[in-house]
Amino acid sequence: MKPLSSPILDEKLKEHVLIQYLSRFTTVSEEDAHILLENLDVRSFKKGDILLREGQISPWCYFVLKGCVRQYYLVDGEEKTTNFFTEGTPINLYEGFYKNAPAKYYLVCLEDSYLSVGPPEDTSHPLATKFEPVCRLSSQEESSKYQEMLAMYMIHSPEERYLNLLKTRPDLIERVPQYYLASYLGVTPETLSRIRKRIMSK
Amino acid sequence: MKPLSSPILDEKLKEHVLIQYLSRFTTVSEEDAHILLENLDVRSFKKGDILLREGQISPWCYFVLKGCVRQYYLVDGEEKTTNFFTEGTPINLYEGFYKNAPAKYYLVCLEDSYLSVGPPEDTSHPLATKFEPVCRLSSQEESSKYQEMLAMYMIHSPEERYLNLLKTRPDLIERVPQYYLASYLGVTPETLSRIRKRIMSK
DNA sequence: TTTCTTTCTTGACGAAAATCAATGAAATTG
DNA sequence: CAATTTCATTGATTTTCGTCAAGAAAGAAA
Repeated sequence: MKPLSSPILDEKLKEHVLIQYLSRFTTVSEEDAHILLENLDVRSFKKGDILLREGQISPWCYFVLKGCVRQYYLVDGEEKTTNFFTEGTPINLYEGFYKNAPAKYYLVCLEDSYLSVGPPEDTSHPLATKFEPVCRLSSQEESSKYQEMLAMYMIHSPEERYLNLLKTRPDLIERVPQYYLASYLGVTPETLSRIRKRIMSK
Repeated sequence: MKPLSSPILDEKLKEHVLIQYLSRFTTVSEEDAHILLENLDVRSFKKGDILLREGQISPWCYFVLKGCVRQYYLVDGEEKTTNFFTEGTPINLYEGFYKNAPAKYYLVCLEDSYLSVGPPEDTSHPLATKFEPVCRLSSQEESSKYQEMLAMYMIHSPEERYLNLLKTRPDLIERVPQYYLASYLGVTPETLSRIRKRIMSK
């Protein structure tokens, strides 16, 4: 397991991102928020830090408070980027925690990041029962989101996928190196470069 | 809304599929199973029956007891098949129920099917509280499943995706017309035909 | 700054898939 | 059953993308 850096105590940051996220599924009282933040383990990671390697069985779950985490599979020695987790996104390692199965992919910090780290299910937690439905709602939303992402990927051409990314996640195009985006869109860097050129001249 | 046919009372069928599914997430007592099946609304559908049309706001959730439901998007007048739901699979219409948003896709029965139909969240249900964690676990599994499906789709070529389908869901290749499979794999029917030919001669 | 490395762009060529068109096979219907 | 429709295959051609290779641009480090 990777060494984790020292915990962080920037309450404002946590409040803005995590509490705001939970508020989408329930009403979070001042008091609840306080208890939550007290018990939260927030840690800072450096660009390039590896959260998870292929083959590892990780007991951790993450929530991105700040920064960006890239997911990739290693096939024939080549990195295939499949996801970017940014601010306000949960990273659930279902296989590791529930099925005790080794991960098939890597998780790496693309930027210096603040992540909240913890086991997905802490029944001893003072708010565990209250937040059970919140976890369900969050999971349902995640499930629905990924179903739609899959469908959108299946339906569209690489050029359409790039235009889609421009609309839905314009920040990614700014902060992520283009050859990672290319992989994420399912094309080579050369092709993405040409797609961009094609679009510009319109 | 489509007219639903009359309810079914084949207890054995229900037990085999739904209770078995729930047992993956909790221990279901004889008594629980009985209460569940009593309250279950199972309905029969004919091949071609439409469960959901683009633009509809559906309050229903489904669980496939028997048969197959195809999901597709309509783009430029063309059907793009994005999923096949078969025995033991939940069909959650998150957008419709939680976000009150119109569906972007269609759901059609590919075969005569038995589906359990119901709202996803019936708090008055006698087992609602007990099954809250089950719903969460199920959603988490679904979420993880679709994340992996998306990654696998992104990573592999059409030929690899077909070989993958042969391994993971060989039943689909038997029961689903090839031009639907082609769409699902992201290629034209002609290309799938050639992929199969290529594979045969090895 | 200069150098070195990394990332992006461009061109030439080959491979794979889409498209168009025709034919054959299989299923459905009267 | 034949007639019709639907679906699968095959061939010829075009389009798109991948691969290889060479530079250009942009950052990072000395």
